[in-house]
Amino acid sequence: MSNSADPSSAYSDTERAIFDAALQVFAREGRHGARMQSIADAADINKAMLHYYFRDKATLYEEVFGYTMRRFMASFGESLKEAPTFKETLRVFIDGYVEFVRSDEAAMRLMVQENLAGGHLLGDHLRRAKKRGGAPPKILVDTIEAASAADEIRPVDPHQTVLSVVSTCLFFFVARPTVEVMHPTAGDDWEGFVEDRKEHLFELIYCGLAPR
Amino acid sequence: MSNSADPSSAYSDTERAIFDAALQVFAREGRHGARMQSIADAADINKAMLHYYFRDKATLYEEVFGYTMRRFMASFGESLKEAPTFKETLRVFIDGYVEFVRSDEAAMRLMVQENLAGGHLLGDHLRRAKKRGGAPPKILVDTIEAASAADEIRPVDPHQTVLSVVSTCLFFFVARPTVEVMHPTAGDDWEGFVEDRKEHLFELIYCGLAPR
DNA sequence: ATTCCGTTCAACCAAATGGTTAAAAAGGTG
DNA sequence: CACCTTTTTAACCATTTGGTTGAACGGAAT
Repeated sequence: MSNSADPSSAYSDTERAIFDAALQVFAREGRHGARMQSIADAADINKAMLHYYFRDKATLYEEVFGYTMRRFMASFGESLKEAPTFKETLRVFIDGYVEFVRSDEAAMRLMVQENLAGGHLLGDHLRRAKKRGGAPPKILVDTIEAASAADEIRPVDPHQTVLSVVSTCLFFFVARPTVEVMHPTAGDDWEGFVEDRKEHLFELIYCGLAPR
Repeated sequence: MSNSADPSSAYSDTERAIFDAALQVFAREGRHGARMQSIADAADINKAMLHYYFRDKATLYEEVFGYTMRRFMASFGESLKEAPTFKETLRVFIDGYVEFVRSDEAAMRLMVQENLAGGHLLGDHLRRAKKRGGAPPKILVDTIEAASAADEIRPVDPHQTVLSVVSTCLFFFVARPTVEVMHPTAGDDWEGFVEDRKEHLFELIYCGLAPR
């Protein structure tokens, strides 16, 4: 677990407990649905402490969301290891990205919820990150563009392609309750299902991009 | 009033206005975040009317969610028109399903939110529908299985494949605010972007499934 | 006109919720 | 210890929110 611009590193134990509890509760109940009392209970502290460390509910949410967002952005870069061929790069990225989401489903829920709400908080962070140069999917787009130019894959719109990869890696976590009911094995063995899915996704997308 | 079949057909104007308003507000603010006053305002009626037609908030939500869920289930069948080849079937399904979601993003938001919350409401409906035989993706799974058996496509896990198709058709609506910032044209011309995406998705998935 | 009944409304109530406060512990420092 | 700062707590306050009530409105049947 790295810690660049990581709020959790310089915080006290209590602050950390609040932060983690808030992430879980906000992710489960939503920005508005989350109750300060629930967060306090989850952090096993008095409700007043929330206001002592974080001014109010809005501040706490923005802090938690901003931190989550930064990790989510960084995950693109971390999942995209250099590899000799595009084929290998794709495999490693799918594996890395799925693992990232699996390791912190609460963070994923926060991101998706903010998207659903269409709040300006998300837009602000995104535009700031984009202006700052390191737009998250930029590296992925470039990778696909390069592979396309080198005839490793057929000509495709790299932006659309990145979106497709991310969609397939992410959505089954979003719809996990539905998948667990619908899929024959996912309900009994989610971990195994995720492994199968990584393989399926790699094959589907790699074949879908291969030169004809 | 306890007409549990199709709320939209036998309801009065006021009831219908409440229903539509509730769908919009629940979709935007979430199950807990939605305020009865907001719904009343959106329906342009007095707050007391909500409790006159629907007992309380929970009842209203369940009614709205149940109706939305039924439409969502049905959309699979409606999008899956018979076509001579699997290639055509896939094209028509992608087009139909994307159009369905585009025509009612609020419904999609409701479904996704309930998935994120992991509530038992969703699970109950799903299991009931599955038991009742007509499990929604069943028809799609069968179609892919048949195409696979007829060597129209390479051998794949039909469940995984259906999930991939649905993911790619749905997720860009879920993450619409992010896409609008990240994609070069989606922000200025969403409609055009959706059209491009339908084409991209068809090609990606069809190539991904084609026999090798 | 009077009665009747479904509908609509303004005012109201009790509970939940976000947020405050003053004082008590806890912890370090001379 | 005495002094000061930081952390923690319980009780409290103001507002919001879900939900209720009783009266008024309006059309149709008597």
